[in-house]
Amino acid sequence: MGGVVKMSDVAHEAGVSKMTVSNVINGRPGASEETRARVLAAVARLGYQVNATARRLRAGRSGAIGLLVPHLDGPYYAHLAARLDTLARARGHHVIIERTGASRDGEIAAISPERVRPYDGLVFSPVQLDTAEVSGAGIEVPVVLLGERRLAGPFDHVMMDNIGGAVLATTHLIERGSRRIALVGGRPDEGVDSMATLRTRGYRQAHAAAGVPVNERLVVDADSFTTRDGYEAVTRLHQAGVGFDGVFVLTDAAAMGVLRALADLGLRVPDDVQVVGFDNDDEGDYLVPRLTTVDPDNDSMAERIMELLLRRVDEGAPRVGDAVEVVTSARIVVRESTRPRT
Amino acid sequence: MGGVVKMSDVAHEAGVSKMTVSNVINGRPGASEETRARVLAAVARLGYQVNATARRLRAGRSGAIGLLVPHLDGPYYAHLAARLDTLARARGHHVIIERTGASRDGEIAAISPERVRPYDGLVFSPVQLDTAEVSGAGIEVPVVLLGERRLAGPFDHVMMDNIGGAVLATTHLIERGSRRIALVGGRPDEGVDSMATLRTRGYRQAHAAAGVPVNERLVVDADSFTTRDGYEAVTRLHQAGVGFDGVFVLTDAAAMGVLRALADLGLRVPDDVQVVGFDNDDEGDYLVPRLTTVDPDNDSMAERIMELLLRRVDEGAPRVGDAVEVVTSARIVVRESTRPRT
DNA sequence: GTGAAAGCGCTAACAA
DNA sequence: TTGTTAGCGCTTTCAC
Repeated sequence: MGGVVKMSDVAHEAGVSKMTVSNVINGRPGASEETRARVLAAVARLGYQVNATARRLRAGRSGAIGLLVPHLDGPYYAHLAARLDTLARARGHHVIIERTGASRDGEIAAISPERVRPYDGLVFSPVQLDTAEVSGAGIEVPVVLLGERRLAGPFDHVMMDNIGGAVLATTHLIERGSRRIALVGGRPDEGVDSMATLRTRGYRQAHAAAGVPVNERLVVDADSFTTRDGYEAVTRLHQAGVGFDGVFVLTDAAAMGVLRALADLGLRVPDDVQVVGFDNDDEGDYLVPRLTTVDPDNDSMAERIMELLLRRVDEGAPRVGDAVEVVTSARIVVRESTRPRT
Repeated sequence: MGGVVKMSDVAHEAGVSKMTVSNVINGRPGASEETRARVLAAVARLGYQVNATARRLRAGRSGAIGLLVPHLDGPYYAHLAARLDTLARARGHHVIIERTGASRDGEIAAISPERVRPYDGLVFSPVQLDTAEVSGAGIEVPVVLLGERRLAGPFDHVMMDNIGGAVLATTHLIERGSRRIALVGGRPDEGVDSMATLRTRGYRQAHAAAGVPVNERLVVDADSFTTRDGYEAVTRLHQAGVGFDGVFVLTDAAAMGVLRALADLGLRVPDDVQVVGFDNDDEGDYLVPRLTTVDPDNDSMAERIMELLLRRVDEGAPRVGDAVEVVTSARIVVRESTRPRT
């Protein structure tokens, strides 16, 4: 094994120049069918593989796509990351995951020029920053923003239908008989769109459409939407003596905590309280009871994201005023945590 | 923004040569305190950052560590990946995740020379291949094998205490009164050590030590230890009319399915059946009931893995006959799926 | 203590 | 259709 095979070895073996080998390997035109065959044969015989690092140095690109997510604990982002990486690899790139910790400082640091420089492109799922702040960061690579509807900006934007999904969930609860529906993870609408404020808006829209009033005491925050946060939110609500007969939880992870809290409080699901989550994590189908939830169709989101991003990366990223907004559509998955239609 | 700042720009700004800049930046000796300060000032002023790709080309290394895992669906490997990546970055590398799909072919493909070549080192969690097969693959980079005890081989090996953990779990069930303990995910011991056969061995050892006979009909396979597999295994056991008053499930993911199946069958946990899992996934603390499980101490495993691997990578990987074996120790986390001590 | 030369493996641009 | 030259940004070697 006398060292790694390089392009010049192949060139020598095939009796041509490096350049011709390069052309053949990259499928560029301008090589006779016969030369082409000789080169390919030499490549096979020697087991040659291009040195990606050298190619990158030459191209001035790193081949890395940065994925900036709040965390990786739950299945949501882990699954997204796996999916995006598969798609990226199919096109010669790879995904590097960066965790922002869901904090403002973490996000600001993650999009700083030093941190971003190594990447050819960025997929960013902001939870604290808005579009204006992101565009003010001076990012010089193509960016696809993820997961929320914000004011139009210079970035491509792929989002799930947060409002529509929340309307679906809330309407479902109302139709199945709930009238005092707690919103775990709800946020006041301060003009800034976020996952939480959008889903909160859907919750309100559904109430309005059904003519059911919203009791503001039922709208409770859940910090970072972890299982623990869900658990604590419901426990607090109960301790405060606020009665409810339904819960719309902003994420499935938090819904798992809600279910657990309800069990601890001796409340039966769905008999006493109906519960609907959001995300359609695989786990939901194995909870006791199985969780009714909103499926935001993450797989097609991942495809749209990579498609948009790599298009700009491959085209040398002329960031012009043609930012695209894509909204994927949500549907409800009905399981055991809500009652049969009455 | 006239292009990216490079080392020669810094050299020019500081009035020295590229070489001196390189030396200062890499903390190499042989630069006067004054020159050093001038260079650092220029670096700061210009916001210079080394071009990792060029450095890698020069060094003949990619900076990438391959992490070969069966899948990323559950929290186990996702968490491990996040942890390993954090540790790798702290030392100038990064982790690329490759999924083998837990199949023989998937693993063989993942360790083929073409696939491995881009990596400076490999962390491999094999589920089908044994050490002999891995060493026969002709891998030319340092490798740390993960998670199972196999015959001694040329690779560093970090493993959790599968047997000890299984003994802990099974003994716990016996002590709390179970006598017919189903083993979900159990595998016959065919001489090849794997996560499943080792934990199965611990299950048998604990029975022997307590003088409780094992009923072979209670040892059932669970395919790939997913939630679904756990669900189906228990359902099959029940349909076959095999009675049991305890279940040791080989993974928490599968245990979640077991709990769900038990609920569907009308069996109460822990009153009718006690359940113990393995892995200590975060989810376990929110299931209904909360899952008693074995904690294999994954965080210290991750640290040992990266430490061993990067030591060899940094030293130019002279694969000599000094392979290290590290076993981390397990402990049991007692929650609600088992009864209080009688 | 500092710098000039050479080259890592690849490909754009230009010649032949 | 094929080859030559030059250079991506960095660091090893060796000379000063």
